[in-house]
This record gives sequence, structure tokens and C-alpha cells, in this order.
Amino acid sequence: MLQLNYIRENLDEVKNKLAKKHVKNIADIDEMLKLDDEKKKLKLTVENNQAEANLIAKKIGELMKSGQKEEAETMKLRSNELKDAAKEQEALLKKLEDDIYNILVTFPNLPNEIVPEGKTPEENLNVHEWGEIPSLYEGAVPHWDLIKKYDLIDFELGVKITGAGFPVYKNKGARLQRAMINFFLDEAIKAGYTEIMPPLLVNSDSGFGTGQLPDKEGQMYHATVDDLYLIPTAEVPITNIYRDVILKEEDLPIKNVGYTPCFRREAGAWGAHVRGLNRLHQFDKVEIVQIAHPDQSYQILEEMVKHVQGLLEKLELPYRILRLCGGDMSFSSALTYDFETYSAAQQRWLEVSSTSNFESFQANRMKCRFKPKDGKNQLVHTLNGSALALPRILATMLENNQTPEGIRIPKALQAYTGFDMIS
RNA sequence: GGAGAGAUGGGUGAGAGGCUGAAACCAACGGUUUGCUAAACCGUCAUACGCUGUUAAGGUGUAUCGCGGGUUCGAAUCCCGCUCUCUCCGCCA
Repeated sequence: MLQLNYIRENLDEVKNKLAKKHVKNIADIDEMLKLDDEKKKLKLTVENNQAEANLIAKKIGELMKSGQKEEAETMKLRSNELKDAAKEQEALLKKLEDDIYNILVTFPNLPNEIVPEGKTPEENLNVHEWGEIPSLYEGAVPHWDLIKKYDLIDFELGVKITGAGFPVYKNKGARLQRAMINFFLDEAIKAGYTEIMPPLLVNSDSGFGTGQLPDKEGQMYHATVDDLYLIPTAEVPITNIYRDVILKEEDLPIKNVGYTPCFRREAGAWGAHVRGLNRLHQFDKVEIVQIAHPDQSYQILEEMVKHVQGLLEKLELPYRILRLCGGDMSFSSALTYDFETYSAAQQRWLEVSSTSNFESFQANRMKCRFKPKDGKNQLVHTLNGSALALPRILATMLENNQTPEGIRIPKALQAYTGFDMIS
């Protein structure tokens, strides 16, 4: 959520930046500011009345004590007058506040200056590429065939137990999952992150804090009996640790990492390209989250990007980094880097990580602030990144490393898997 | 699932219609003392949004004692509803 005062003080800048994100209702800003002017005026009246009422109440107390009953009764009349007037005004004030808020929450975060112009994924800026795209041997196949051939994942079994998009990992497939999770967690711990094992269900306050609610309610599984949501990413519980918290300046940055399964309904998102591991309702992900000082957040974003690069390079997967253009960025993000690995059998790039700086957008919702050495409390910046999401990593790894003899496991993982070949 | 207790500032916890934005203690911060540390002593120490002020210092108003409503001139305190937490019993990995 943007800060109203910031919008007011930087009106042109805000409008330009929203245009970069292709926001349609930019004109609503003027309407909102107009409502806010009205609100301020009304609020002043209400507060002045309240001040008078408070004063009267105090005086009545004194008069009663000193036994001046009649004077007290006269003052009560004035107090009642004020009260009658207040009722209507307060209702109007509340409506104004609601209206302003409802407009305010429709605006996405402002993009950073270096975000490329553009509307579609094609306009994302390729900022880095690493690794060689492997040429596969004759007879190489996509991962959905490999998993069957080597009995690593059983989608049909998942359908039987739960439904489409809930794979059952088996044998070396299951062990590989466990190995990757441990590898990713260990790498993050080495980089100074604290491991967190959060709950997998969250309440609606948490869903709101990180921005899944109210807009993306349909994307989450909702356990209605208890009104809890299955987390779509560890970002939700791990970031919400700091909801309604005032941190000390020296606590920053806070670096947390967590592995969790992630649950996504992906309502309406299923189409032709989503075979195999490309899109699932349940998948595993290791997420890094940082709570940062505003002055440091971009430096930290670079650090997080480097961390993800390190993981992909250790896994020997060719990848590229895209700086997302204004139109392709998420609602809350100020700057996002997407990582894609090249899947040689599908001959396409697959998104495996998204690493973003949300600046104060989430912090404003969550009311997460820090106390500077001097001056007023300030909102923190929040950042997170997948490090990494497993399914597409697995897909690329299986496809790119396939040989006629079997599938080679990257060196960095062998200590975790206990095997170097799937055959 | 059954029964009971409770929700107050960073923490513990007092307060039971006006003297309470809230005692006391702890923590934190600043200072005095000190060879250093400790101790002792003094002081500061909630948040948001307004108004005023040079976008300063400061002053000032309103709101907030889980949330929502009610009673009252006046509510942390009384009444109603909701939510959550804890304890005991039951069930259970």
C-alpha cells in the first residue's frame, strides 16, 4: 500500500511511475486527494467538537464535586448538543475514510527508475546469462517422460489421492527433493540467513499483510471451517513475523530463510503449456526473506540476486536473469528479477525464481517499522526471493543432464542425494 | 469436544466511572559517579493522524487499555456481541 502523504507530495512522480506499471485508474488519484481534503476539514471539525466535549465533561466533574448541580445540568445540555452533531459527522467521516482507503489500495507499488518500460513478458530486460545451453543426444525426452521412465514422480497417483497438480514423488525422485531442500537451506544458512520453519496455514491478517488478501483470495486454498489459508509461499508467514512490530535500527537487516510446501489454486491458469512439473497446486520452495533499512534495500537486492545465481551455478544449470518490465511486475514489487533456467528438452526458459524489493509497500500494510537513532519511526523495506522453487529446477536438471545411460546428478548435490546417477 | 480464567505500553503487572495515556518493577536509552566492569543515583522512555511552526526545535488537539457496539455530561473501569489466549479434563502424533 502506498502512503497517501507521499502521493500528495510527489504527485507527478507518482503518476508517471504508475503509468509505467500500466495502471488504468490513475485519474482516481485526483479524486482521492479531493476526498482527502474533505476528510481533513471534516476531521478538524469533529476533533474540535470532541475537544470541547472533553473540556465540558471535565468541568462537569469539577462542578459536581463542588456541589454546583445546576451549573452542571446546563453544561450537560451543551454536551448533548455536541453529541447529536457528532453522530452524523462521524458517519460521514468514516465513509470518506473508507472511500479513500478503497481507492488507495487499488494502486500498485511504484516501480524503481531502472525498471524497463514495457507491458508484456517479451519486454523484460535480459540482464545476465550464464552457462551453455546443452545439446541433447538423439532420443532425449522431456521430463514428463523421464519421470515415468525412472519412476521418480507419479502424477496419476496424485490425481487419485488428491487431484491434478499434486504429484507423488517416489524413490530417487523423493530423495532428490529432500536433497535439494537441504542444499538450498544450507547455502542460505552459510550466507547468514536464519532458518525458520513456519506454520503452513495462516490467518487472514497475515494474508492481508503480504498482499494476498483481499485481491488474490482466489489463488489460495481456504480452510473455511477455521478461516485459515494454506500458504502460497513461505513469504507470507515469514514476513508476517514482523507485522505490527517496531524494530531497532541495529536489528536490520533481518535475514530469514524457510523451506515450505506452497499451495496455489492457480484458478483459471491451466493451459496447454503446463504439463508435468511446469505448474502445480503443491510444490516445494525455499524462500529467502529480508527486512531491511531503506538505505540498504537495493544493495541487499543485489546480494540476494547473487545468492540465487550462486545456487544455479552450483547446480550447473544455464540461466538468465530478467529485469521485469513495468507491465510484467507484480502488484507489490518495486523491482523484480526473474531467474529462468533453460530446459533443453522443452526448448524453453522456465521461471525458477523471482527476487524482489517491495520497498515499504508491504511494510506499510504490515505496520512494520524501525526506530532510527534520531527522528520518527520509519517503515522498513521488505525483500524476498525464491532460492529456489524446486519443480522447474528438477525439470531442467532431469532434461539437461539426461544421457543414454541415465541422469547425471550435479556434483554439489551428490553429497545430499547419496547417488550420482539416476538410472 | 466439556469446564473455568483472562486479554492494559517492549516485558511483568496495578487500576474497578472524572485526579489515568495509564502506578510500580524489569528491559532499553542518556547522564552522574568510576582505572575498567559492576553497583548506586538522576533523567528519558507508546503509536497514529491533525493543527500551529520555515518541510526545524517546540507547542497543541483527537484517537487508541483485544475488536465492535451500547449506557453516561464523562468509560481501561459498567452492559451486550465477537475474536483470541491460557489452565484443567477428554481425544490424539
